[in-house]
Amino acid sequence: MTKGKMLPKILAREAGRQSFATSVDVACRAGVSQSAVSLVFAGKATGRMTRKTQETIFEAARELGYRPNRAAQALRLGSSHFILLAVPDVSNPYFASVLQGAEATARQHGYSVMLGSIRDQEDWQNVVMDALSSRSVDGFLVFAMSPPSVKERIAIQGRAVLVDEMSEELPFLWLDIQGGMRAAVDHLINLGHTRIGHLAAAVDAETFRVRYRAYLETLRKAGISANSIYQARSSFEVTDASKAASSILRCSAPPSAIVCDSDVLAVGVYKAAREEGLSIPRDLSVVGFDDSSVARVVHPELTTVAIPTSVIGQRAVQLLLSVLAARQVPLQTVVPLELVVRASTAEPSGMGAR
Amino acid sequence: MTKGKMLPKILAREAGRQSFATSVDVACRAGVSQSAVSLVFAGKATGRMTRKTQETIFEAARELGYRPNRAAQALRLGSSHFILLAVPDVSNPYFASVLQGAEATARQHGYSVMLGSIRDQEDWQNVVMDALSSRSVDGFLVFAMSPPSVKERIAIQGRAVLVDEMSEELPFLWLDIQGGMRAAVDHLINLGHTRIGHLAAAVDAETFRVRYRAYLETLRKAGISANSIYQARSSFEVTDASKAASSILRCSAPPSAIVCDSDVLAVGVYKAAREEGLSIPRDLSVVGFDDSSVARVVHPELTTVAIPTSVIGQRAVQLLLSVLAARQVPLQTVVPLELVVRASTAEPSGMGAR
DNA sequence: CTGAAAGCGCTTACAG
DNA sequence: CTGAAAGCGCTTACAG
Repeated sequence: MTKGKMLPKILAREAGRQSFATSVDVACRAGVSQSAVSLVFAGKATGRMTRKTQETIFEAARELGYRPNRAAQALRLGSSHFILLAVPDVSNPYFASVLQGAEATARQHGYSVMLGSIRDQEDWQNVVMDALSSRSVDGFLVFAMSPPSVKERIAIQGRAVLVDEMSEELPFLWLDIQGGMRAAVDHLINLGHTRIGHLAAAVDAETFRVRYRAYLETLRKAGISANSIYQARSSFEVTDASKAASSILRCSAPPSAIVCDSDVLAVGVYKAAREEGLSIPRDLSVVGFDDSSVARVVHPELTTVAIPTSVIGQRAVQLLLSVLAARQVPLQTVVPLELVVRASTAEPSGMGAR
Repeated sequence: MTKGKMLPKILAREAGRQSFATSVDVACRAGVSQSAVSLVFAGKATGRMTRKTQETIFEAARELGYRPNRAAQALRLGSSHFILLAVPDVSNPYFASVLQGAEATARQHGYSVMLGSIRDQEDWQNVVMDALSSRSVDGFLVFAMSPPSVKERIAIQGRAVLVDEMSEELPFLWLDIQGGMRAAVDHLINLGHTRIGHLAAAVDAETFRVRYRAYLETLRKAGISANSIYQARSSFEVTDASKAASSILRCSAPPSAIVCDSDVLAVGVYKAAREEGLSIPRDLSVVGFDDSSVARVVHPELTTVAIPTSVIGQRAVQLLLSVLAARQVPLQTVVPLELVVRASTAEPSGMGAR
């Protein structure tokens, strides 16, 4: 048996669970001290070492597939370069799209993102407070819904940014929900509608309270009195939304238009309209909120207030990184929203609408 | 100025950036050695320390809000208890829902999930290989699309599980796409359809090749000859899908049913049918694939092959944890799919269909 | 311009 | 039953 024949097997065995190169390995190979390797990787070598030495080190590192051990860096520096995205529901397309932008921006800045579902108070403890006290992450991006208590806000102060939720303690990214809803209602008023309904989300969050107030206020400014018969609340379940919409549409002088707190709720209105034999937009105009993927799926395509999700993810991460760098940031940053007019809104039919 | 008046300000200042308790702090407070604290938190204290001592330690830890420093643990143990979910597109509702299940399962087992978008080969290098060599994560869950090259598969061997992608080197979770597509086509055949079209996803991935093959094979087994005029390919853009569907529907003897590779593609068929003046399911039956949120949004509600996304996230994490624990796992694990019959399929109208 | 050394906070084998 | 000590891999102030 020749030596050549043995080789492959031995190699295969050794390849099984290779251990990873450390800065010491790189130093050996490059013929320098371990600290020289660290210095080069920290970008603090210029003016302290020859160009040639630096190149030799990088070359050796490349050959060994070396990258600094993150855990060792984190321990030494007290910073992990991880941020946690706390979201209520990853499977919600709105959040998913925000995550996308956040991940890309974080990566550009050398940060990695961790994901945590926060549904209730217990999750706050198990996910956020735990990550904080175990030093797993440097900072938090909180997409509220089940918002933090004051105690938690104080604990994460200086390490967190809230999205779509107000706070006295923490910087927050505020979506101009009010402006968006105003644009939606004004659009309907300009088309000639006066009987304008509102299908609200049955969720106890500031963002939805703002939508309702903006709806009322815009009507008032136009001299239209709000009618509580035209208002209903629903969960995000389509069947539930459909029932709520039916209750509005069945009244004696039904509205000629309905604004919804979310696109999903608008889907319920579509279903209800079909059951009542109403054609959209001829008999009923509908406006959604979010511009999520469903807006272009329904027929006719939905007029809706667009939330620029990927911009939000990006801006939120930028804000957070500023906060972590202890830079001065404004308490409130506003992201404007825009109405996207599609095929679900039109002038009210006949003068019966007046 | 009294001392009492000064106090609040000083406290406020000190609360600014508190440093965190370490095991030494806990040991001091509990009056034991640092190693005793470690032992208790590692769950290795029973039989080595009195119950009372253990309780004293936990009490002290609770008072100080102590949790072991993750970076220090990771450095010492060589394991971070992080896993990376590599997905092509977080904003795709299918993946978002899988993430949900994966996060929950990982957390139950003491792992946290990191998120990485993998769109191209460069991302493989920057995200996956980087995480590997910097020891950031223990393992990888790869939701393919831009699948790893052989070199990468070997690098992550023993630390990774693939989803919906085959491999010789890595354990993989295989969805019974074939069975799902067969059920879809058989359902149409049983209803009496013989002219059955297929709208394929224009994505070069094994999962879609399998769908196409299963479509052809099921027709063949039923003695129906496939007709290439009834077949088209499209991206996931609705307008694109709609055009592709129109091309099928405009032929001289159009199909009475169309199976789609995804629910989003089915939306395109709905749009095209509407333009051609065809009513679903009277003039045309449509079957989707995924059972994503859109399936219940369109009208009539879509018959579709359901992919149990949260189960997949859960199973994939379980598999990965077994792999990481160096337990024996089967190379292939199959998840069955089920057809969900809703309102978009019916018997073909008249005998013109035969 | 380069190297030796301390120390981040933990786990665990070992000595008492 | 408990404590002192080594060492994981890195960064950085310091000495040469």
